[in-house]
Amino acid sequence: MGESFTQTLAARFDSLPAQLQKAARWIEAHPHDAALLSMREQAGRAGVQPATMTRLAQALGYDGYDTVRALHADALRHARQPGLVATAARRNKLQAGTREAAAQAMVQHGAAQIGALGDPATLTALSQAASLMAGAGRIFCLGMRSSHAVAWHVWYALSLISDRAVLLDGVGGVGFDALVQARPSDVLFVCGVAPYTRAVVEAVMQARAGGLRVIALTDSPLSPLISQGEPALIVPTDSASFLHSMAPAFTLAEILVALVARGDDPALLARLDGLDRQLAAFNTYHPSKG
Amino acid sequence: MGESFTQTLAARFDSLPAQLQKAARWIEAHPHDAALLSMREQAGRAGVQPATMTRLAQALGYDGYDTVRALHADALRHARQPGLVATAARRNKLQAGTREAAAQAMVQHGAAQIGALGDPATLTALSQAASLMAGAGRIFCLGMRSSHAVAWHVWYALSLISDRAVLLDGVGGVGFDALVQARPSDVLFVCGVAPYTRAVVEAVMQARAGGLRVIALTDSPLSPLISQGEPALIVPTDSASFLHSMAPAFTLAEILVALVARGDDPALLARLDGLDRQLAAFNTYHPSKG
DNA sequence: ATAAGATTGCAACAAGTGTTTTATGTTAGG
DNA sequence: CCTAACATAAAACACTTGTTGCAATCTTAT
Repeated sequence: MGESFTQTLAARFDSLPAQLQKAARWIEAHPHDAALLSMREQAGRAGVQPATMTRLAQALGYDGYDTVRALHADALRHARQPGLVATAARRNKLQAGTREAAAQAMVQHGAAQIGALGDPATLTALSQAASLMAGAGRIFCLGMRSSHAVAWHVWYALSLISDRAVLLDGVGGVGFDALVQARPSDVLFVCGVAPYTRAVVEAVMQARAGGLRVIALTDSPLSPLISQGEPALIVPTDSASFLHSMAPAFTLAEILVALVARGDDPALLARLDGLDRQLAAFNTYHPSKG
Repeated sequence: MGESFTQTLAARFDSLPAQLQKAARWIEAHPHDAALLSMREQAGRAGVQPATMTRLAQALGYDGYDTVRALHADALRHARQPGLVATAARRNKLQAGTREAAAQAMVQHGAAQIGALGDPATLTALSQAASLMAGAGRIFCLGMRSSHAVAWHVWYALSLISDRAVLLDGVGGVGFDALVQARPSDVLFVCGVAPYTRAVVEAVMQARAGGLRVIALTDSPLSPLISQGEPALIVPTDSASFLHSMAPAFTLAEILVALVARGDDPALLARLDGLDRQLAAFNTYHPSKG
């Protein structure tokens, strides 16, 4: 992208005839509409003949008006995460194509993804999920393949603060048999992204049939893991790499557990303290402890 | 706004035929494109007949596809420049102390933590670690307790793109015996944060003694897991909750793997493709695949 | 196994698109 | 005042768009 539309326009604006200037002014004032509306519609709103838009595009050196619109569409697409990311990119400029540059791009993308989790819908779902977990009997944790790390981590964190967490991994070929003993007061935390593992989807259906509440952490509002009326945590999984990213899911899961823990009683800290002692007694930790 | 497109869709999604679901999934995954591209173009990208898009719109009760696109266009217009974090906090003013507010604070904190990973030192370490991994024979992955999810995920992702990954979990009480068979061309990826698990520290020492290169992902430059002259990935673990956060570590680990994969040969995509086929053959995935 | 129904792919359609051509008006210099 | 030279408007053009009707195909229940 050698030059932005605005720059190109500014360079030649003064030498344009009156009608073209009128059209150009409107485009500058309504860049969103320039991307989203048809040329004729734009011409109408700008108070200009349709042909004028085409002529403007050509006068600026573009093939036609479609090019102009594509420019504005790209801007709409990419002008996403302004703060954080844009400034970081400006700060340390790396040669494109190097591994450092790629790494930096991924870091920025990741930060933007996490930041986007702050939208109201996600926060509400988090809150609901947390209260559901807090009031639950047992909490079953399920996730396979790329989602396994997330499910495992949730189980582990929960097991630090309570004894109600049950991990549903398939170790030993036992499948998810523990689910059959679940009671309606229990909840199932399930994490899964497309392509959805069949066994997980079936386990969710089984849990639902058994009357369990289900908290789904997944990648789309249309995920088969989501149960109507239950909290659904939706995270992005897109990545610069071809491996989709589970980092947003992991982060959200961690926040969820933190929320659950927050609501818990003061006996919790004592419990964690006791755990530390116990582990120290078993010589689990290396002495150079922070 | 009576109902958002997503809500309308979610309500009837299950009762839609396969092709309409496929189209709907694509739209949900690419809301920007849904606003900016022509229907035929969208159909092509979604792998669906043009008519299907129209039918979907009508099945959801809209007049036609233009209505659907207008909905997404509006969303694109209004969800404009949120300064991501700062303005998001301003926009939805939450009462301090509520669960939503706490969640939002954690999200913002998390985004900042991830963004901070873009500093030059970390990027350099990432690059070194990636080239080390790329040139390695086998890659042992080690991490226990809260670091286990990270180690597991790295192992899993690596095992998707090569057959050189070995997970060192202690399942079955076998300890880390696999390490004794390691050769100097192998590398050890280890993740661990304070308080450092004794067994992990000892395994690192053993690996170092055996001539292995060691990539450490840890929480401090003073961590006992770091070997002199080896790449060290330092991540923050502080959290609003008392449970320390592993999300930055997880994110960085994922980027590391992506970098390793990036450098790999073109045979990689073929390999992943083959994997997909294999899993499909074994009926691993739920049919509603993206 | 078969029929009724739903779903899908294909091709044709009218409407709308961006562009180009043609006609009309406007302005400046001889 | 005329007439080039230019700017604007209008109309015609080729093309793409979103939609719909119909036949082929796949489900599903009898």
